[in-house]
Amino acid sequence: MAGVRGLEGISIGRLATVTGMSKSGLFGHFGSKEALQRAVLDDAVAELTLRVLDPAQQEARGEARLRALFRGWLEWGDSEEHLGGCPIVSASIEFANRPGELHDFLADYHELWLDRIRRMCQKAVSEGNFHEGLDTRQFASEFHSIGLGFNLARCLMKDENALQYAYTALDRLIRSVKN
Amino acid sequence: MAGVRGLEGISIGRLATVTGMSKSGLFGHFGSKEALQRAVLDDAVAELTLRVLDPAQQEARGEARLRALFRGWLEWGDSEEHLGGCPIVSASIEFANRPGELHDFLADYHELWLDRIRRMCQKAVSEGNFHEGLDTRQFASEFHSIGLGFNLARCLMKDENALQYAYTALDRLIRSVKN
DNA sequence: GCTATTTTAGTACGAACGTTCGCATACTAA
DNA sequence: TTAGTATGCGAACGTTCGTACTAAAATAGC
Repeated sequence: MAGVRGLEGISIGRLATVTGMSKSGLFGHFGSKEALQRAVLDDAVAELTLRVLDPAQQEARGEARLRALFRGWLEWGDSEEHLGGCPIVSASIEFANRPGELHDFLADYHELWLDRIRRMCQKAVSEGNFHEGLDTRQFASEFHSIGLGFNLARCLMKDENALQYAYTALDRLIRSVKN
Repeated sequence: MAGVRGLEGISIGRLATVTGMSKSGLFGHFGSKEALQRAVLDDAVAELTLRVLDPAQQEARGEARLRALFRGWLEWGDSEEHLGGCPIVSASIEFANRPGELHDFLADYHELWLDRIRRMCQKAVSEGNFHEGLDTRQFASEFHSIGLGFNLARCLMKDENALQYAYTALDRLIRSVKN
């Protein structure tokens, strides 16, 4: 529901119908719509961790782990259960300019995400994959941007080549920071 | 209004209050909410053309024009009247997975936009700025992705360095395709 | 088997939603 | 002067929204 209409597009009434519950019965579990939206986000984050982050951590640190994270994220956002691409990205744009708990949560998570990439990149430097003195924040920003581009191209335009563009872009990025 | 709450977050009632009109009086000008949303989009596109595209066309074709387009788009989306960053990007994600006139319009416009970048890039090739045999679609995809990254970083996290990251990324992209 | 707690349903609320209708006013063209 | 066309208003429509309150049913622990 959130994937198609956004977090704000979730309707408690329709959600109750779909789940076969009463509106109040379902509502009682959350107490407010914002709490429900937050629960949806929490679930998305948990799934992202389980399906993307944890598997990537299994890979050898450095470049390999970065590539695994990249591939995992792209495939996760492109999977069939996610009609709207990465749900966290969608929500981030939806709440980018609205004050409140959800905005703060998303902003914090984004910072965390970028920092995770940055630290992986830093490891790639210390492993000798990437050259010394590399601006890791810059790398993280570009790394993430490629994913955002894929996300939009895939969802909005159903671009078949989007995945290819993304991988090529990553290759170019990595090649430019290699030793 | 659309910048903060999204196109779907536009409320005819509140819009009427803000403009000092009656709800029905304002509604009469559009006939439906979808038509109003479409009018907002048309206005955004017209403004983008006037403030970003046309000025860029004044620059010498090739690399200079691409840089001007890039700078223009970033500054336009980052300007004070756009609380939500580039309104077309926000709307694109909002309607990425919903069928309807708005989705089709946005998908078409995005294709048009990418194609415009691609053709500018092609000119940069024929001008001798960029090397022969360059994959111009790939270039357009990466060019656009950098802008998307900036858009999110700036809106969601108020990242002061986002502009710097974007320009650095563009420099690196252009350097990698130069003759 | 009884009690305490959680979970669900029923009902209702006030507000806001997009939309319709009829009527008034103002400008335009003949 | 008149007919026609925009334009705007006020009131109301039916619907859906999130939320509150109360009571019944299910569950868990003893």
